[in-house]
This record gives sequence, structure tokens and C-alpha cells, in this order.
Amino acid sequence: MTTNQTKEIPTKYEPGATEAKWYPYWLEGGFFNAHRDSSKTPFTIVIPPPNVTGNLHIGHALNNTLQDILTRAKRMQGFDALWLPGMDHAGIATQARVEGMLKQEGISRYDLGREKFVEKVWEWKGKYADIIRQQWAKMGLSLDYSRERFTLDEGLSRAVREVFVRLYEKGLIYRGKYIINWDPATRTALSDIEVEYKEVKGALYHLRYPLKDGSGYIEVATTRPETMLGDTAVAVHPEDDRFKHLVGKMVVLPITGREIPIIADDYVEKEFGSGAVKITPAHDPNDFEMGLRHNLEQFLVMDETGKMNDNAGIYQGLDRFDCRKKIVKDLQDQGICFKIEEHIHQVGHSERSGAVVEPYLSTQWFVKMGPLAEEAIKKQRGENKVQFVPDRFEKIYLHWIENIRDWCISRQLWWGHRIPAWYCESCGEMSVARVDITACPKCGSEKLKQDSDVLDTWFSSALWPFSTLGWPDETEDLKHFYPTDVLVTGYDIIFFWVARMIFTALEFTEQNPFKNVLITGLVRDAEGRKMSKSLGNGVDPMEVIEQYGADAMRFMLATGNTPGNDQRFRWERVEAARNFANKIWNASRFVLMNLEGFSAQDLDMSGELGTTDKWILTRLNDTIADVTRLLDSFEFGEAGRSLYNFIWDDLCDWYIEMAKPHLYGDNPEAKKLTQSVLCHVLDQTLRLLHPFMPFITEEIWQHLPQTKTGTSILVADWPQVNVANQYPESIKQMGLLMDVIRTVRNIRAEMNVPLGKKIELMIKPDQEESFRLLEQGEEYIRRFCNPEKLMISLELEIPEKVVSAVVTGAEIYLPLAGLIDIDKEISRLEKEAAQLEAEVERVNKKLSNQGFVAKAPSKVVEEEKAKGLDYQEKLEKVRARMVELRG
RNA sequence: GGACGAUUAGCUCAGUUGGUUAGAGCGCUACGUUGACAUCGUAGAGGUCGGCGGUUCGAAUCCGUCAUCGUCCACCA
Repeated sequence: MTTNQTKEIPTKYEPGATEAKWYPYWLEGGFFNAHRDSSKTPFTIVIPPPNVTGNLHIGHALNNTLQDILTRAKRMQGFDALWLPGMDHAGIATQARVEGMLKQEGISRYDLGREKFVEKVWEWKGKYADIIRQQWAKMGLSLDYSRERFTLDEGLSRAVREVFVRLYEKGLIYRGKYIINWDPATRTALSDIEVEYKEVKGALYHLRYPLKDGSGYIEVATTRPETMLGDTAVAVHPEDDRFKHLVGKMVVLPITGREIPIIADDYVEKEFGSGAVKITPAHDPNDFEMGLRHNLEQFLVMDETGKMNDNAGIYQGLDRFDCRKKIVKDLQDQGICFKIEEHIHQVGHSERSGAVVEPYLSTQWFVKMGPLAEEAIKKQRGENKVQFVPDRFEKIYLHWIENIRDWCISRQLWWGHRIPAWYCESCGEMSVARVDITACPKCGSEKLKQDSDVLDTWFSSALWPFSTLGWPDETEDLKHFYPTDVLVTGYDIIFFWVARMIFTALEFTEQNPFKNVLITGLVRDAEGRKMSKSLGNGVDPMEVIEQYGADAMRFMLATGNTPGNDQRFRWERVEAARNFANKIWNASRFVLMNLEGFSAQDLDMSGELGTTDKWILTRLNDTIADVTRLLDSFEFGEAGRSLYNFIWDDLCDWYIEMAKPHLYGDNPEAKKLTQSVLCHVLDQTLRLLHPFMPFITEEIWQHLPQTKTGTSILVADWPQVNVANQYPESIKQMGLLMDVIRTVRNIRAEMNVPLGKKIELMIKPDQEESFRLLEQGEEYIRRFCNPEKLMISLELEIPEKVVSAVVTGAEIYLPLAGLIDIDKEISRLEKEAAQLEAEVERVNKKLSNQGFVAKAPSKVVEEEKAKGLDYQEKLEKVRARMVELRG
């Protein structure tokens, strides 16, 4: 688009070419890079690193759009804005994807071996990292690629080691044999939050365990009868009179014939079931605890794939669920299982594989959470807490951290940070070290074996806000940009990520990793369902961009709703945003088309501004103030709406229309002034809109006469409220003009004046001020109301036999001339009168209320009085017209 | 069993210290080729703000309660 070629500018905005043009321009100009400028206040956001498992989805698009809006706005506002990109190796997810890919080739990871397999995953990572970067570019994200990081890169791996070693040395990481959540499908341990509990219709199996002395039996119940093979006790409540005499006796465990004791423990609830519980320390977390209290044996009866092991005797090799069926049948045959009830209960499933999680006794690494959580709670209850937006999520965070349990951080995977622990095969010593070691520090033996497990992915993600800036080194970036300002993420990973970043940062950097956490909701499908691969209802952001443009998608996502709430994806809304882009395009096209012979030197608003000029400048000031304030409080929707209304309603519908008489008129001074105002307002508006719609705003902005070459709107100054351009009275004056124009239109429409027939309107202003304004506005009114068919004159005398309309400040008369329907006009006036009467009544009632007059703020009361007078005046005029018409 | 969220026009959603006649977009109706835009313009219809109670001069907004939907948390065998 150039000024002297405007006739050829298409009337439709074509996003494709524009977007392809500007992203490379921004990159090459280095506009996205933060310069660690000590004269500026830093503003930092680290991107939630997407998993390298595949393409970005519409949730990423929402989340990234909001971060980009914040970053672009702050950059323009003069902050040293850094938005740091990066990706997550996503251990279990990525490994599963690569294994799936290999499976199609008929090979397993075991066929390849650890080293070869990890190589394959790096290949995969390289491919998807490229795709993700392309997608970021398509969305227009202003990321500082010079600082891009990956959770498995060298620096971050060093940070992971450092954290691991320090926590270990502090006694906050330990290794031990505990009950953990085991995923038999992926054959790895999981942390508590990687387990999803789903309601499942199962069964409660009632069993009779015979007492050894033959004096009878004790009843127990279980939902997992196959675990009975690992029972090492039966427990009852110590105060339970029914069982007091049995405590200490032995029971013969059916099938195995093993003798196990009856013990007493508070944990048992007397009221539930039979009051007696079978205890399986190796397959249930509570039983495990109880086992420790009573020194019970731990009998593991399954292997890592969920099959029964050699402790299961004749059931060895059976899958746990097949074993359940078989063992139930056998127990029924023996009369041991005497009752099966339907039982609905919560069953844990692996968040990744979907497999039923098995509580499983296993040697794993843990983070001791007590001291870390305590610090985090203390901090959050103090002065410098993390501000959650919306703040209700703080409660969710606090509740979780207050009830946290130790974090199982080891995973039996190959893709990830390998645990830096070595076991000496000679002396048995375990060594934990920052760097790889080749000899046992204790005995000097070189027969060392590194722990084969890797760390939970979230262990490295937890360090993200500071590891990406160079920690553990005291880098300049770390000093300047840390702590970060805002973290933008979904509520689904508050526990997985946000909480862990906070306590980790407090431990290692002694401050919160970010000041604000902006929580976004989910983007759901049009029916409100969660988008999922299995439903096939996902929306690909690239497809949205392809069809409607990145700016439209961004605007739609950002204004879709308020943060923290889910939003539904509707194509109609993208279309509406696209139409908005088109509206901006055409309004700008109009401005540029009318700039012939106008250059930057001509830009001058010091002349005599008209009411409409003052009005649009005042409205611009309002919009600048609103958008700035709303973005600061993360109210993207309101900020977007404010801009939308300003551009569409004020600028396009009114100001541009009213600018036409000047632009087409023969007064060069007036024309130049109008051109100046248009250029100024457009420039400022584009800047305000730029964070939302970066591409189209850059494209247009580059064509404004005042824009200097070689720069970018991206680094243009953020608009400031200009007090010199504040004309409060213009709002009211413009109101009169708008009222008159609307009313004239209405009269024409409602009275159904035949087309082509010229009618004469007379407008009688109330006061001189109104007269002048309307005189000035005559041209506008004609233009707005079809000049071919309308004649307007301002009159100070009331002509005879007229119909009229009333606006505040003026009356509008139309000679009858036999061309209008008097009955219709009377009914219109009746309607108007009725409305006014209702208003007058409402106001009077309010004003006669002693309580209101006495207690409401005087400003409110005054406003109400003024309103009452206004309504009353209009009502009287309307009534007078009705009388006149009837008579 | 706890906690939280949602409930406003046919649909999707705003409405931030309680204060004009509760708004927008889409959809709908009627009209419109007016020198930026039919991805448009003008006019219009459409809501007792989920129910009930309370506080207040005044409630979509604050409090209580109920209902429906949704989400999260919780070791009951």
C-alpha cells in the first residue's frame, strides 16, 4: 500500500502476504531481542515451554497470544521487554510418541538400546522444534530467539544437576523403597499428580480368612482380590469389641497357606465393611504405612508389567486382571469368597497411558517436600506473594501445597535427565555428583554404574524461570531479567508446574520466580466439550490463520472471555474478528487515499479544531487511558472491546464521515487540518491495537506519512493521554449533532418519505450555542441524510403545520406538504411520550424518596435531577407537537 | 465428602470498588449500489440478569439459601 497507488489497494485485507512479509522484517531488524538495557525497567516473561511431542494446539495459541500482547505493549511502553522462548523435552510423552513411531516399524526401544533410542528421540525433537518455531512465527510472536532454551540442553542440564546435588546434600532428596504409583503400561513410576482418579464400577469382594486354631474365620473385603496373595496381616480397630479377642491370633491365608497375624491399628474404621481389613504392604500405601508400624513383611506379587510374579504361585505370569477373575473363581469354589457386591469407587489411571495405576513397592528417588512447602506457604502468606490472576486460584495453590506429600522424581525412562548417582560395584557406595564420575570416591574402584532412571520432566521445568537465564551462574541476564514479571499458563498445570516453580525458586533464588501468574482457561469446542484427539474436535491454529489470518485469530482469542474461564471456539467469532481487520483496512485505505499532496511536514493540529476534531481527540484520549489501564490489569477482553468500539463506532461511523466535507471541500486549510487529525488518530490507534493485531497494524503504519523508514511500529512509543487534546465539552456538543442526525434519519425512515421526493427539514436550535454547532454541522447532516432527497435549514421561527421531533438542544420540523402519514406520526409521538413519561415518573419517584436524597452522594442526586428536567422538557415538546398535529 | 466456577437477548460472551433507560458480536426483521468498506450501512425487534429470602435510599453486582451444569481436591478396604 502506498499513498500514490491507493486506487489499486484491494478493498479486502489479505492477511497471507502481509504476514509473510513482516515476520522476517521483525526478525532481521532484531526488534524482538531484549538488549539488557540498564536504563530501562526490565519486563520478563518466560514462555511455558511447549512439549516437543507435536504441533501446537489452539490452547497454545491463546496462551501465547496473551503473552505476546503483554510483551509488545510493555516493549512499546519503554520497558526492556524480554519474552524468552523454549521447549520442554517432555520425558514420558515424547518417549511414548517415539516408541509409537518405532512400533510401526516393528521395533521396540529395547531392540535399539538406550543410546540409539535416545538418538532417535533427539532426531524427533529436532523435527518438531522446527515445526513449533514455524508455528510461533505464523502467530506473530515477538520472541527473543537469541535466548531460546531447551530443557535438555547443556546449560539447563547443569542447572538440573546443581539442584539435584544441593537438595541431596541438604537431605531434601532421598532414595528409598516405598509405595509409589506404578504405570504398568509405560513401566515407570509416576508422581501423585500424574494419577487421574476416575469413577469406576467395580466390585467389593467379601472373603473369609480361616483362623489357624480352627475356631472360625474373620471376614475381610477388598476391591483388588488378587493382592490377597501378598497379604501379611489382617487388621482390626483396637477398640472394636467384636475382634478384641482375636488380636494376636493367626490366620491361614487361603491359597498360599501362609500364616499371618491379626493386628490392631487405629487406621481401621469400625463402621466400614466387616470392620476387618486385609493388609498388603507391598501393594497399598496405607497398608505399607501400617506394615512399617507393625514390622510386617512386604510381599510383592506383581512384576513391572502388571503380571503376577513368582510370589503368586500358580498365578505367576497371569495379567493382574486375568488373575483377579481366576482367583475370585477359585476363592468362590473354596467358599472363601462368599459375597460380591457391586461397588463404585475411584480408580487411579495414568495420566499419560490411561492404564490403571498399581500402587507398587519400589525403590525410587523422592524430594522431601515438608521444608520446601513450608517456605512456600510462609512466602505466600506474607508481603511479597505471587499474585494469582484471577486470585481465586491462589486458594487452590495453597490448599495443594499445604497438603503436599513427597514428590517421587525418578522415572524408569530413557529420555530425560539421568539421575546423577553412581553405585560402586566394589564397595557398594552410592555417590551423587555434579559431574560424571569414573571412580568411586570411597574405594577408588572404577566399577561404577550410573543410576539408570531419569528425572521427572517437571523437575527441570520447575527451574525454568531461572535456569533459562543462566542459573546457577550469576549471569548478567539473570541479574537483570530475574525475577520474571508474568507467567501465563492454564489452570490444569498449577500443581505440575506453577507450584513447583515457586518452591524451587524460593529454595534456590530466595525469591518468587514471577510476580504475577495469569491463569487462562481451556479453549473448548463449539459445544463446550474439551478438545481431544479421540473426539477429533480439535481446532488447528494454523488452519484458523490460513483461513482468516493470524490477527483475526489473536483478536478473537484475546477478547473471547475473561482470564481463568474456559472459552468456546466458534468460527463465527473468528469471522467477526476478520471483519474487524477488514474494517480497519478500509478505514485506513480511505485515509491514505485522501492524502494526496500531504506529507509529514504538513502534519499540524495547531489550527482551529472543529467540534468533531476535538471530540475524536478526546475519545482517543479516553481510549488510550482505558486500553493502558486494562492491559495492566490483564483485562484483554475489555481492552480489545474498547479499541473495537473506538475504531468502528467513533472513528469509522462518525469521524470519518464528518471528515468528508473537509476532505472534499475547497478550503485547503480545513482539509489539511482534517488530514492531520486523521493521520494522528490513525497512528495512535494502530499503536494501541498493535499488541493485539501485529501484522495489519505494521502494514498500515508503514504507509503513514509520518512514519520514518527502517523502523517498526513494534518499537514505536506507546500512546500517552494528551491533556492538551482533552475537550470534555465536545462530548456533549457532539452528542447534539449525533442526536439531530439520528433523528432526521428516523423521521425519514419512519414517515416513509417516497424515494426521490425531496423533503424540507427545518431545525430550530434552542440556544445560540446549539445554533452555531448545528450551522457548523449542517453539511454533515445533509451528507448523513441523503442530500439528494433532503433540504435542511436552520430556523428560529416555528413554521405552521409541521411534524417534529425533539432532541436535547433543538427541535426538528418537517412541513406536512401532504406527503406524510399524520396518524403514523402521531403514534410515533405517542410512543415517544410514553417512554418519556415512564422515565419522568421513575426519576420523580427516586427524587421524592427521602432516603435517596439524604444518603446518595450529591453528585448522583444532581445527575438525577438534571435527567428529570431533560425528560420533562422533551415530554412537553412532544405533547405540544401532538396537540398541534391533532388540531 | 469438601472446595471452586458458571447460570445475563435465539447463540457466544462483557458488565472490576452497588448509582443513566443492563451492553457487544453473531443470528433475526425492514430498508439501502450515498465518491473507505456488502467481510458494509441505517433502523428495529429481542432480557422481570437461574429461583427464593436478606442488607441498602438504590442490587446483575454484597450476604444467605436452593436448583442445574461443570471443574478440582479427598488413602476409606
